[in-house]
Amino acid sequence: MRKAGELLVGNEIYHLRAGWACQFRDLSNGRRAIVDVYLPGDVIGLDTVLLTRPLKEILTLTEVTTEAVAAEDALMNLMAYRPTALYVIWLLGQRKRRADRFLAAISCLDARGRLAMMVLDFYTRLRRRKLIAGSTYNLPLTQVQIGHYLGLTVVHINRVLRSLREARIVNLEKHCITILDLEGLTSLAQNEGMANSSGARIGGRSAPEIGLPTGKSAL
Amino acid sequence: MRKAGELLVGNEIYHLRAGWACQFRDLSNGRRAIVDVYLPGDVIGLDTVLLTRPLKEILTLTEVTTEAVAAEDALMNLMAYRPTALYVIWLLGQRKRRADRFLAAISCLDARGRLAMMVLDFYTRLRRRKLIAGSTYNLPLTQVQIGHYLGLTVVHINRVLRSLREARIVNLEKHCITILDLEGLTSLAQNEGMANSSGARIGGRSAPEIGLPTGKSAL
DNA sequence: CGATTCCTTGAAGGTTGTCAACGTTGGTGG
DNA sequence: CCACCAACGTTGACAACCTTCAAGGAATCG
Repeated sequence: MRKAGELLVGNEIYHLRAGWACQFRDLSNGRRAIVDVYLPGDVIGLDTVLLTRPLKEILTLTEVTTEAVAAEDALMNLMAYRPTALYVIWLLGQRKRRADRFLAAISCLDARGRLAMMVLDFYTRLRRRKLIAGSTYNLPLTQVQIGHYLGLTVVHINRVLRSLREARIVNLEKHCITILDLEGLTSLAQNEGMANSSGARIGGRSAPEIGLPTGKSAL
Repeated sequence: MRKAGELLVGNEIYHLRAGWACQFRDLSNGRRAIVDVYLPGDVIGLDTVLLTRPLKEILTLTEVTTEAVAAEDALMNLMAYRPTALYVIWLLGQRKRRADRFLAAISCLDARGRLAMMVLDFYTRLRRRKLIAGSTYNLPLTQVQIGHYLGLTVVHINRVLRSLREARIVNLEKHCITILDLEGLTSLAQNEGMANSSGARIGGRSAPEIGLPTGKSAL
């Protein structure tokens, strides 16, 4: 249980039970890039699990409850339970594919497209986990943080948000975002290949044996 | 052994013995993004290893010799040999960290910075594998492909290359690139955290038991 | 040697960044 | 309770960066 705006550190894997967090990288010129946003149910720290370097550069975006899995234990269990190892491999592959998709969007889309992509991505992820029902959800990122995430400045984020509001596509106020025109949003995001993370080859349960998330949580 | 410009397909993991390849994503608006460039010694197809969907969207950039590892076999071996599973997890984590670093650069740097980053990245990777000695290496990407990789247009790539040549920083001609001012290049690339992929927690050999690369190849 | 792809350059315009200023909100302490 | 402060949001003017469009030259391949 951490407050918003805290740094998560430690040599562990975290299962994010509630709240949002993000992973960032700071460049030596002072700029920051948010490279990942973690939603409730996500697993944090997988990509550094085999490094001695402790987890860092993880920032909570809201109040957060995490369940820490000591990396040592996780490793022990990885050694002991093959399905878990496969599950971790699958998760990491999924993470990499998500990163590729995001990079392609950043590379190819203008500001409106990137914003549309982001809004849709959070929307589908939250919906898949049944954390929202309607077309409105809580978006805790500040506009500065959205800028860091999409590689744009606050000022421009603000302008594009206004233009999307005026076009009756999305409306964001008080960290609460409403999708007014899902079709328009989708066409802005050029949203191909969004549904490509399914098709697991390992049949049956993908439930892990260690403290990693269970059931729907890491879909 | 494939020619340049071919698509690699199949349900396998490939070990790239010689030559360059890349992974791309096409958006529905017709734009293409190259999301990864594979150098000799790299492993291709890891992130889709647990999907039924066959490998695709891998393009050879040069003539290439690959050693295919049937994914089924690879999986069998993953089940049997724990160190291999750990090695795959480490590789995937490394891949993800590389992707994050690249994304941060694309998000934060202008055209000169991105180009500098790319040139340096290939340089250090090739050097680490002792595939080059001096400050010159063969860069098989066309300028169009560099544009797809860095999220810029050919025209602009061309102009920035010229400006870097005029500034005596790098020189590219006939797919052969020479670093004239390593220090200047590094400062352009804002190259923090480049050396963060070391520090493996699993001691001893990281050599795999299956057809995956051995020794220095996947450093 | 024709044809295709790649490279190169100019001019013009659009998207995004920078700078600056002000309004709003929420929290903290007098 | 109010005053203050800090962080966040909003807007305008202008400049920089990058794209688009267009065209011609160079390289490469059958």
